[in-house]
Amino acid sequence: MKDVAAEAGVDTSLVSRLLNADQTLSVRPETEERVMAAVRRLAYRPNTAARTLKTARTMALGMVIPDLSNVIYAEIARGAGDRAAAAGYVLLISGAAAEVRTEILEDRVDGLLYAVATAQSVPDLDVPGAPPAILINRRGPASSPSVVVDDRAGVALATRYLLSLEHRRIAHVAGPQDVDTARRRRRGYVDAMTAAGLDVPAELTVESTFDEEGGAASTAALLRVTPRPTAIVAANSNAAVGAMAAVREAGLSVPQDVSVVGLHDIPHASYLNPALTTVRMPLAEMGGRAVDLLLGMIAGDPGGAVMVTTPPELIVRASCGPPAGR
Amino acid sequence: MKDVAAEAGVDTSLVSRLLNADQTLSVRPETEERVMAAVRRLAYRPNTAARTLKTARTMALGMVIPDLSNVIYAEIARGAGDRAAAAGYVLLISGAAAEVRTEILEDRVDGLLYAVATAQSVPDLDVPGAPPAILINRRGPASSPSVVVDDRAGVALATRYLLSLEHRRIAHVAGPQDVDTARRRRRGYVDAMTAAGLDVPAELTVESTFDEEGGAASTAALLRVTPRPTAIVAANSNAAVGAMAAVREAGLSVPQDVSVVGLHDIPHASYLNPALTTVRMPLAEMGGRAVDLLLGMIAGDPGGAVMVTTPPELIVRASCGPPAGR
DNA sequence: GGTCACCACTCATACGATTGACCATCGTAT
DNA sequence: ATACGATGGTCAATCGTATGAGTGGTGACC
Repeated sequence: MKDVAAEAGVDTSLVSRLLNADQTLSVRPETEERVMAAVRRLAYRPNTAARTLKTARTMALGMVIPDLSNVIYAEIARGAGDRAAAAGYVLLISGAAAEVRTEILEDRVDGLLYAVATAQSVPDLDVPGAPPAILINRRGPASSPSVVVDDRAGVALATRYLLSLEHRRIAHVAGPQDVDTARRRRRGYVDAMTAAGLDVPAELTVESTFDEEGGAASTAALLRVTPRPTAIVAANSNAAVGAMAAVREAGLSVPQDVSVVGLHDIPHASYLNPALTTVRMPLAEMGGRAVDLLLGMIAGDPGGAVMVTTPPELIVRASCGPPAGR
Repeated sequence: MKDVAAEAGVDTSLVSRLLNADQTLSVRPETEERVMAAVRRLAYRPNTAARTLKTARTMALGMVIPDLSNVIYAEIARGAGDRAAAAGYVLLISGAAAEVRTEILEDRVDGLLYAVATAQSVPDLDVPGAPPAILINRRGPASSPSVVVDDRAGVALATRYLLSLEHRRIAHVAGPQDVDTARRRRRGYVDAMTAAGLDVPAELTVESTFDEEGGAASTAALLRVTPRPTAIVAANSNAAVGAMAAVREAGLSVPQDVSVVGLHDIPHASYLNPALTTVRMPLAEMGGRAVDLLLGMIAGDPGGAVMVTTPPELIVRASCGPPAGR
């Protein structure tokens, strides 16, 4: 900036105010043009570290995604990244959860988004020296700030679809019940079942992890129940993929013997065999809302627990059909 | 730091040297202990921006992944992140390729890793003011620094496997041929075919994109060729997923009518129907080597084109079998 | 003709660390 | 008694930007 100022024959403070569009500044057009010309000629770009040091703001947000191989975070991150960019922030993603790295992230960003779905320990939000942080796709203890989608409605929609196909023995491959997201999904299943006047036998709900392996194992167990369930609503689509594999493994077929529906419309879904019927959740919007909330907190708002209520959407493909007897 | 120094009754410079383990410093054990106690009591953590401003080093590396939903980048990023952490660096991932965001990233990191697989324009490495940058999983023009795996050997391995099953009419769903990675994969296919004494009819190679949709479309075209190919080696596993879908779409089955093998062992592979036979490439190692190369360049090395030659590994599952007539 | 309000800028300090240069004290060898 | 090299620190400048507080000049107004 010193070079630019010298080149334009002005003080650095003028350059600074000009570049930051200081409202209280009045400057002659010709001077402004001279400065801008110097900026261009020298290809000047402000030094982020110096600016951050002075203003105590990094203009960056951090997003912690322990499991980068879970594709739903790609969509959440897309929504978050776009919204952040619109507000003049960069979104920096960290693939690792290790606390040490989070600490290193903390003073490079003005706020943190934790995208942690599994049952790992909830990060400590509201640490004294640390920037504001919120949970995404998950709720924490008490009133810690968070943004989620309406998982309950999503799973209820999936379940109602199976009910509309005249299934009655519908099982649920539930997620880990120490995670609030998984509990809300289970509640959606129970809601839809009881609303249809059915009771919900305990043996038709199995707790599982959120991955293919868990979905497969739980489904294998469910298939040994008699009478056998005719349909399965899985807590997420990875588990649904595992569920379909387990059905085949048992010598049965989807959807003739067992229908399967998954939550989250992953890119692979339509290429599976059979193509997986899913419920699409507003994930990108959740990412965007999370950024909104976080920016608010950076500005001093208290920050609460937000739920994105954009209605889930059923994507009908080939993995569901009427139950065998019909 | 000023507070710590005051608390311990020493100068800030002593605190700084102590925390940075300055070798030229000699200090009384009791003084050191007093300083460290103050550091702990005040929960002091150095200010990254100030340190960066002074030292002109951020101790962070950036990785640009335009397509976060492609799971192979998760493994590459894992390898890169671990290696970076071991060297005391943080790995910051950016999901967007937009040049503007890259520029914003540039002065927050000491070096950049570009993980761009598709045919989009090659980023300008070696920009004057910018930190060193390298391509990952792709080569650029001339001798721009890059790290790749031995794609040629990987596809050759896949092709040889099909040959060993006595396939002769083996088709190749190739990636976009303006991307060097896709060209090297095609060469691996040609290598294996000619080494087996077969010629490589032009109509059995179709150029495609790296995604399911492209794989499906190309495969549909291949299945109309007469005589029909009995096996397909796909340029990557997403395309292979599309290929399997297209085979079913044509009323044929995998592997009875057509065998399919994919490159990269994606997590879903073993849960597909049929489970997809793949070739596992050393992706995490590639990420690690990329960080090594980049750190070298940051230290002043010239940086060349590296190929990770760790042998690819064939993961046999259920998507390949002997050709129909056998 | 003096005061006042702009206008168009400049001055100087601070942000929080790092680091080369310097300094006081002390034991020891000559 | 003096010089000398360690030992155990301190001083002060600097990194690049932001910003509150000036400052000289000009025109308007009474």
